[in-house]
Amino acid sequence: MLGVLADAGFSDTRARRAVVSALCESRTGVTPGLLLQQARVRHAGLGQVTVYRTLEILERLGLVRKLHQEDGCSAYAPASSGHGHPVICRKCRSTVEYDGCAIDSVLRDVSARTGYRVESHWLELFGVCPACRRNE
Amino acid sequence: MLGVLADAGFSDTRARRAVVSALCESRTGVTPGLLLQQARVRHAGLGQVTVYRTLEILERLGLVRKLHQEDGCSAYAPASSGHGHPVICRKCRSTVEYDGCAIDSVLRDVSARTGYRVESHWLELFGVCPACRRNE
DNA sequence: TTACTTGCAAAAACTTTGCAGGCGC
DNA sequence: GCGCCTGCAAAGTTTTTGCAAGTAA
Repeated sequence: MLGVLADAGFSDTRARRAVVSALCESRTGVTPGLLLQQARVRHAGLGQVTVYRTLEILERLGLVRKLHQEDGCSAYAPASSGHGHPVICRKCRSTVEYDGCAIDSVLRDVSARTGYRVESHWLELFGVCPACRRNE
Repeated sequence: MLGVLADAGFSDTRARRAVVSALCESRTGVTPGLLLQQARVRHAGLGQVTVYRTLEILERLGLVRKLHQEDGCSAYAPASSGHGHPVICRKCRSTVEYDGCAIDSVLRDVSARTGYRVESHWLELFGVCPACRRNE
């Protein structure tokens, strides 16, 4: 992810490395506040503002995606590919991406029923991850 | 919508009528701030806090749904039925609901590929409404 | 060196809470 | 009349902005 940043013309700084590492190590979505805490383990002097600014860059480059959850819409998770949808465990919050978007038939149905020409969509899935299922 | 409020044990007050009317008349999603402006046409003394509190009730009763858009996640739109998905015009912002959720096959695919047991989902669609298509 | 980055502090925006008075029933 | 409801004011939270100092290239 740092490589992509460099390719896009952004400097390789200690602050950004700390944010990116913390983000990638987290198996769940992280809010800017939590990300600050976790990234400070690597770079004690890190400021909240830099976290916001780094997230903004990463989002613009498509490297992270915002998660929208019951308790807020400010969490971010790494985005594996151009088009994907987060699948979130409601027990442990672990988050993975679903890429094989087999949703075309749904889009056609929406178009047919509403008259809207559908150009994009946003899908998020909630459930229970394999590990949590084993502990049920 | 006011009837449902009464049935659920809430008083029929002037403030709530103003909020509900303004919400129903709007063909797009409305934020709490905008809703205050529009509802004050009917009830000049209305306060922002009451708008928040009314929206909270309506959401709990399933009468309104939150919209998540590029520019924020605090807009609300009337919810037609138990399970539906908003379809939003990116030009005029007009918003309708798509109810015929033909998405089961997608959910099965997600389950198969990620191992997560999918229990619920959240889908939002963006495109161009019939009226805006005619003006293109 | 030069331009991009950073972190602090302050401001702004948004949402929630406490409370005395008002209103529906 | 009782208890729910309201609006103001204040507090809390989150995010953005301005700016001087620091750092990558």
